[in-house]
Parts: sequence; structure tokens; C-alpha cells
Amino acid sequence: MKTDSRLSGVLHILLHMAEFDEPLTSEALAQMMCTNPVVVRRLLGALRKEGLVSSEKGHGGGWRLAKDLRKVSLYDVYRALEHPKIFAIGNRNETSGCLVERAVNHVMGESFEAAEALLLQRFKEVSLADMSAHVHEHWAEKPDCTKAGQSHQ
Amino acid sequence: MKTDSRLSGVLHILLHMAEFDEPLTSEALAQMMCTNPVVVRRLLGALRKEGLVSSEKGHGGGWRLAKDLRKVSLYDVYRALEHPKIFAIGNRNETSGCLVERAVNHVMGESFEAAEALLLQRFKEVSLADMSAHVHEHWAEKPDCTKAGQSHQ
DNA sequence: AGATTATGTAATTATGAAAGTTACGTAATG
DNA sequence: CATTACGTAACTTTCATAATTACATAATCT
Repeated sequence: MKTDSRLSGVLHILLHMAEFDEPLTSEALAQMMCTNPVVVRRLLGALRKEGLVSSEKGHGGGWRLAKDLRKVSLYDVYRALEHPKIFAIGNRNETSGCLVERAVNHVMGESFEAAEALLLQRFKEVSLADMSAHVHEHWAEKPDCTKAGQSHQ
Repeated sequence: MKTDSRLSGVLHILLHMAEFDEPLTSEALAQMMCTNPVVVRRLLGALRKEGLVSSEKGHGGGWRLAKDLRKVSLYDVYRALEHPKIFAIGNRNETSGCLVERAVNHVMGESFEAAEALLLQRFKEVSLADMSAHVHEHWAEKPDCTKAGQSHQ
């Protein structure tokens, strides 16, 4: 399956924005991210609905952080993206009347629910300020830019 | 993303096999599962490598459970499928030198690792016999067969 | 006012992984 | 030796994410 990298991408954008005071254009952000400005606008557009960023048009316009990073958790960002699907593993047939199917779905479902709860709990415990601090602890090299990308495991 | 339903599918197959003493052909299993015999052979072929099932060719041939279901955990089945990818959410760029990227990957990675550990721990605690028992507790209707299928959330 | 710079979005295309299908080889049985 | 089944490679289909194109709208600067 192709993994959804929107959360990773948007966090990357936000932390880069945190390094600047002036608004950054989607063009500039796209270059940092090795992607297309439209992708940036789509992602940040979702965050704007939740008040995490603001945007301005025209000369000197662009995107700005709209909240204290200490008050924004990883979970807030996840939610702003409208709860992306977490698991790559799914049930074969959600609505079957087959009892075997239902038992499988039920038992697996319990495990996935527990794992999801733990994951989201962790997300709530990490603020963007924490992540930004983590960046500065290791600050030495400059950002670089290569394509690729993948999963956890 | 399209969710991977192989684990769900193969569990479905195994629990159906548990209801029969004779070997079942991939043709018969495919019909129960509303899928193609080749798909069944592919899935069960992976399980055979781990000794979970056995197969025989020719007349009267087919697939048989090769282990006591009490001794096979959900994790064993997961592993037999060669550790399918668990998460639909991934890092944008696994190998970037960008420190922001690395911080994002690291922080998110910790949460995902914790969730994965919990999920797999749960998988280890459930045997196929447990799942089979769960089926029999609710045994009343007959298996039925409709297509579709999806995720958790 | 009018040129320029940005965002806002719809529509289209590209990518990649799972799933399904076809085709044919191999082995075991009646 | 015909039939039944597995064993697999190769190909096609499906579908969601990501990237791209195209164009509208709004704000700023000269």
C-alpha cells in the first residue's frame, strides 16, 4: 500500500515555519519540501480550518503559524488532517453476515482499537514545541532535500 | 490507501478449515471467501512455509490444518505472512539529511513503535482456538458471502 | 488603474500496492 | 492415462495518495 505521508509532511512544514518570522509562501515551503506548492496549500488549508495557521494573499503574503506551538499537539495536527486512516491492515469484509468473518473482525478490531488508543494518546502528549526543541538540540547541518519516503518497520 | 486484508482473509480461511476434517480444496475455500482459488493458494502457501497448514495434490487433495489451533497465535499467522506493513501513515522521506525531517521521523517513530509493540503483543495473546471458540459461542446462522471490505475506524 | 504576487480549488494525471485473473507446469490419484 | 489439485509466473484491475495543470480570486506595489 502507499503510505499516507501527509502528517509527516505537514509537521515538516510547520517546524520549518517555526524557524522564520515572516510569512512563507507555498512556493518557498514547497521547495524546502521537494514538492509542489499546490500540495502545500492543500495541507495548510486543512490546518487553517482548525486555526493552526493563517494565510495572506498578494505581495508579502504567505503562511504563518497562528498558535503558540506549546499549545499545539501532534494530535491536533492529526485531527486537522481529518483523522487520516492509521492502519494499513483492514478487514476483508466489514459487513458480512458470516460468523467466522465477524469473529475475525471483532477479535482483530479489539487489538487495533487498543493500539490506536495508545498511538493517539502519545500524539496528545507531544507538542510541536517539543518537536521543535528536538530539532534545535541537534542543530548543526542545514536542511537538505532528496526525494523518496516510506513507512514504519 | 487500499487496506491489506490478507491477515483478515487468511484467518477467515483457517477458521473455516477448522470446521472440517477432510482437506479442503483452494476452489472450495475460494468460494467460501468469494475470491479466486489462486489467491487462496498464495495465502496458504505462505502459511505452509511456517508449518501452519499442509497441502496435497491430486484427487482427494487440498489443504489441512497442520497444527493444534491452541498453539497458533494471531501473531504466528501475521508473521507467516511476512510481517505485513501495519501503518497506513508513513514518513515522507526516510533518509533525508534535513534535521527537521529527522526530528519528525524520530518523534513519530517512537509513537508508532509503541503502538506496534502493543498490537503485536495482543496478537501473541490470542490463539486461533480462542477465535474459533468465539465463533462457536455465536453459532446460529450459516456463513454467507458478499463482497466489499475495509478498515478500522 | 493595472501589473504582479499569492492563495484557493477543481480537474486531471501519475504512482504504487493489493487483489484478482489467466495460463500453464507439476504431482498425485482413480 | 485422464482427471484433479496444487504451484507459480505473468498480467490486469482497482483504488487511494500524490503530483501536476489550469485558472479564479484577492491583496499589494508602482
